[in-house]
Amino acid sequence: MKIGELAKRSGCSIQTIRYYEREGLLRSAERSEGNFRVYDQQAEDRLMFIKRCRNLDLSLDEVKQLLALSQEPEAACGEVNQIIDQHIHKVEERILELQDLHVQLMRLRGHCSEHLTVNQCGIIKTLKAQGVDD
Amino acid sequence: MKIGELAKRSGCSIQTIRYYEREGLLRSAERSEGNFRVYDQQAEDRLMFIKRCRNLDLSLDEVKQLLALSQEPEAACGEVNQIIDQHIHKVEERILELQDLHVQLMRLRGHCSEHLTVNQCGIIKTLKAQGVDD
DNA sequence: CTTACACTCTATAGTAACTATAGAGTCAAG
DNA sequence: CTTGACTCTATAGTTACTATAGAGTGTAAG
Repeated sequence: MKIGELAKRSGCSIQTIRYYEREGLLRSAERSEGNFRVYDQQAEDRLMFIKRCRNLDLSLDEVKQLLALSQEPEAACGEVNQIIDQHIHKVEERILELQDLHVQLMRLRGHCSEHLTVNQCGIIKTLKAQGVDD
Repeated sequence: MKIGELAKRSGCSIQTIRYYEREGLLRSAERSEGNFRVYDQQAEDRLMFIKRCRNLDLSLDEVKQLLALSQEPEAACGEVNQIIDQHIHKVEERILELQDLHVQLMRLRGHCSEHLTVNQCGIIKTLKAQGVDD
């Protein structure tokens, strides 16, 4: 199949597929006589692997590592677990950060009762000065 | 004061300050005879305003809007509220996304009991194929 | 005076993971 | 033989910085 069909089947854009090739996540595709990329089932599988990883918010670098590991069937899978564990940790930390941020934003939001002028707005006041915090 | 001192006082890097100037968030600073940027208290205040906004994860574009609004003391502050509300909404959505992601990652993690080969690893298996999900 | 050193300047490139565009070539159908 | 859909490469843009090179400024000590 050509790149357009692969794009449709995978849900990745054509540019993304070419980008993955440039970045070494996908192997350089075979070319047709007219220099079009030609893909087989294996290529589609590999792309879907990448896509599932991306849906989990793994970085392309992490995906690259997972792809490399998946090519070594007899290796221990401790590294795989490590990558996932680290990623889980990052996600957890980000959630905590955002929850903290949310508290701050809600407090800030509470400083303005709306329908005021900018001059009176508690939000602007708070952003303008430290110590006018509550 | 010169840019180095402003950087220290504000906790922003020198490059970041120059970047904010280029992007129009800070006004073009006065220059000394030797062409060094010279800052006053007002500039520091404005930079701190930006910094507080960035700590709340507001985008530079949103910060720009807030700065513009803060220059119009008599305007209604509805727009200010709107910017904050939208931002709160984005944060809430992102938290939900990440929580969902976390569930998925924990489920994925549960597929491998560690100390296996890559070949047997439930994580790799799951990433390789749809429908081997639970 | 000069030399060392800390500081500043501009311009440019790099980061992550794409997305978008221009300009050219390929291919099948009418 | 031309139209239209598809593909190609190369390049620039996105966000909010960070890092670098190469040059100039300012000051203090020798």
